[in-house]
Amino acid sequence: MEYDINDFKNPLFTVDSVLFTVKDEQLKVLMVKRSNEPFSGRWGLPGGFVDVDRDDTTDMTALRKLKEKTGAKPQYLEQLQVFSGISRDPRGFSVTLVYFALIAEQEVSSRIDTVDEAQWIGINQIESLAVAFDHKLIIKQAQERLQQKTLYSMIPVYCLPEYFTVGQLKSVIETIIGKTIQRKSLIRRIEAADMFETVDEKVKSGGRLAQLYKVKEGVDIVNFERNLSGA
Amino acid sequence: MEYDINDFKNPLFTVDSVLFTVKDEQLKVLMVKRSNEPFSGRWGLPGGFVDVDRDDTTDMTALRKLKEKTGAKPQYLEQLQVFSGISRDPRGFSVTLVYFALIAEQEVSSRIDTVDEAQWIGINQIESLAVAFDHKLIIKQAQERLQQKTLYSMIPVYCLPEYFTVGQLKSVIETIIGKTIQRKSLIRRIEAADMFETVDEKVKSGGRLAQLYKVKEGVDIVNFERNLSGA
DNA sequence: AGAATAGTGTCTGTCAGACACTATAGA
DNA sequence: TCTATAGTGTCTGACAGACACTATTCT
Repeated sequence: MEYDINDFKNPLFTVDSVLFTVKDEQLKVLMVKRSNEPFSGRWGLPGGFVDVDRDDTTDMTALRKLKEKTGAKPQYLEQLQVFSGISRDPRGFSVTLVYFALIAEQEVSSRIDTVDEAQWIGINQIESLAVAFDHKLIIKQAQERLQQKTLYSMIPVYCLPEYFTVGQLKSVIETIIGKTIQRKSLIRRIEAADMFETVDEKVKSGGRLAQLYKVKEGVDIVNFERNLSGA
Repeated sequence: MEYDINDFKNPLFTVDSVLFTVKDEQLKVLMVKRSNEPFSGRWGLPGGFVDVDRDDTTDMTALRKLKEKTGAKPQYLEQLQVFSGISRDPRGFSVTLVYFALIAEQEVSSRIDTVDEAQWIGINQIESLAVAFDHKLIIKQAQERLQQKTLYSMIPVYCLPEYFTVGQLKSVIETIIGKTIQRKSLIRRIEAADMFETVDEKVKSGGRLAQLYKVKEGVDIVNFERNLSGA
């Protein structure tokens, strides 16, 4: 801010997103097959340049790019981190602002299935995939953040459709953190959070009907003061 | 990443830092008097453009700019968030990556006292100061993050010199979060964290000599699974 | 009836809050 | 001795973990 704008080469600035969902008991990330250089043919995170004529903020850039690939708006979006460096992009010093987003698989599945440019990739398959830039590292960081937040907030509801059961939420949480949790602990938190309301009923595979919940109108995500299952 | 680099106007990209310290029982932020447009004459956060010939990453940009103003390297540095928008800078769409940093007041006081371009400003005086850009909002966000992290980590030690007492740490924590904590709780955490080692002794105003502690070599900041004093 | 899932009751363990009590230094 | 700060002992309370037990629904 202290110098004339033209004194420096402005670094390459892009916005990328790590969009997660849970599908078939697996944590998945939306990846896009690159058709341009650099790294043409490899898989990368959905993203691109800010279009200053259309985007008011970088949030809008992230949402616009995700909409192009999935046709939907993620239920949750927050900044993960900036990744920068002289050597992460062959074109020169580059800066990428990475967002971390969640969506219910149902919101996008039809679209994804018909486009083979964009795919849900299981988090465990990323390791052995041909991935562009430092996106492997970025995905790992995003996964860690998701796991941490899952321990002290109700964030995983944003991987579920509008109406959901305790059983579904429990399953999504367990998939994300990779361990089982106590149903009882989850119910206690659902009540304490005061961010859900009950609706009707719904049948699950064999067994008693499960109560349906939905997120209350206009509530914010609640953070608890204690983590789940440090054990 | 999908288009030619020249298809878009690259937004203005800058790196700023919110450097905190605790001095005289008050949380303070390093502010710089701007001598260039825009907002010449107002106070702003220390920062500037990336110099791609000297900075390998944006972390180095932040450190370089802080060194220019304080002569020292902060003990703690992490990314806070990116702030972007079409209207936050009169020159056009701008993106600022903001870092959040901590330093012991003793490390820089001599330098700051002699430069009147850079000053420690008490967090409560910010509100009534003529501040550039959206830096007031940014500082508020940084303060909230610092307060949150103080509840579940030992981050405030980075506002203290190499050797410190439990009493000093307690005082810094209380200044940051704006409430008192139990000395006993703090001692329990110091022991549980296993990131400090004891040294000699040292006298404090009236009273028994206090044990001196220092951060162990090469340890990382510990995160606890419970917050302090939600009450 | 038996299997499967939903939901409750309740005991235990961990750790922060509270606070009284002891220890030690200076005036 | 009086005061101020350092440090300990220990009880309480909040909340997660564990797990048995009850409630439904389907086959």
